[in-house]
Amino acid sequence: MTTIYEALADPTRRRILDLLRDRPRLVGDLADILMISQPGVSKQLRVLREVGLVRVRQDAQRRWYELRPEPLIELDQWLASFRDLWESRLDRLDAYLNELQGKEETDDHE
Amino acid sequence: MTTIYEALADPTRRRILDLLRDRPRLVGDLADILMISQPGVSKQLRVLREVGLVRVRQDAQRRWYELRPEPLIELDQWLASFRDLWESRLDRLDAYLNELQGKEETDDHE
DNA sequence: CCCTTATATACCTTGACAGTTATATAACCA
DNA sequence: TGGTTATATAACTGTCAAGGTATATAAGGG
Repeated sequence: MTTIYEALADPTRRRILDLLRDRPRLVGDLADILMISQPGVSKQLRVLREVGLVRVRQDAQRRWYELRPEPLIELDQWLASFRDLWESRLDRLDAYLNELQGKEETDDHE
Repeated sequence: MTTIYEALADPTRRRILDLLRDRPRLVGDLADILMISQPGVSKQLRVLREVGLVRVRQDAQRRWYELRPEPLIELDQWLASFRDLWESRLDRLDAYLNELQGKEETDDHE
């Protein structure tokens, strides 16, 4: 079973979602844009379909894939349980940004 | 390089974040709760540290791991670019929930 | 100074998965 | 109906990562 979190982990799938945010697309068009094979795209679309993030509308031989944002609500709710924390730190945002700048040396934070 | 999306893809890491949301924890305590080996936990904490989602406070031999929610802001911003879409469909939320209920047969949505 | 506690690192095994090529499916078209 | 278009599926390959065990590191405690 695939969760929405795993679905969003892959950068190609995120790019697909970004593309579908504007308008529905055909499989072949996505393959052209993403520069990967058509079966490669079909496979990622399958994952996105399984978690409900896209739906297909058939049109002759063509399949228009379109976004279904509803499953993102679950992610949004999970995020909400942390939102208080970072919002309560908004006054320290400057410190955070300064820290980011001074952290080119190492991967670790703090 | 690891992104925050990949960091959140693993259920163990999400459980760790959920646990750290309440209060800082020791590595060993996390291992007990998660029922995986101590090195297993250390490894996941390393990933979380690399993306900046946790930080460590040393206390003698102990390491208190605590949450750093700031990197979640990036995810929140990405989500925001879709939020309009699902909010504009809130009037169709009933239909969505009904659909969810009637969809135990298949993984595909629509 | 050992011994214990707490954690990190090295190394290994196993499973999953992204992308590929080849092929099946299916619908349109001339 | 035979070819072409559009997509899906199968099978394969290489990579990566999660978790395990064994071991190193490091700090206290007696």
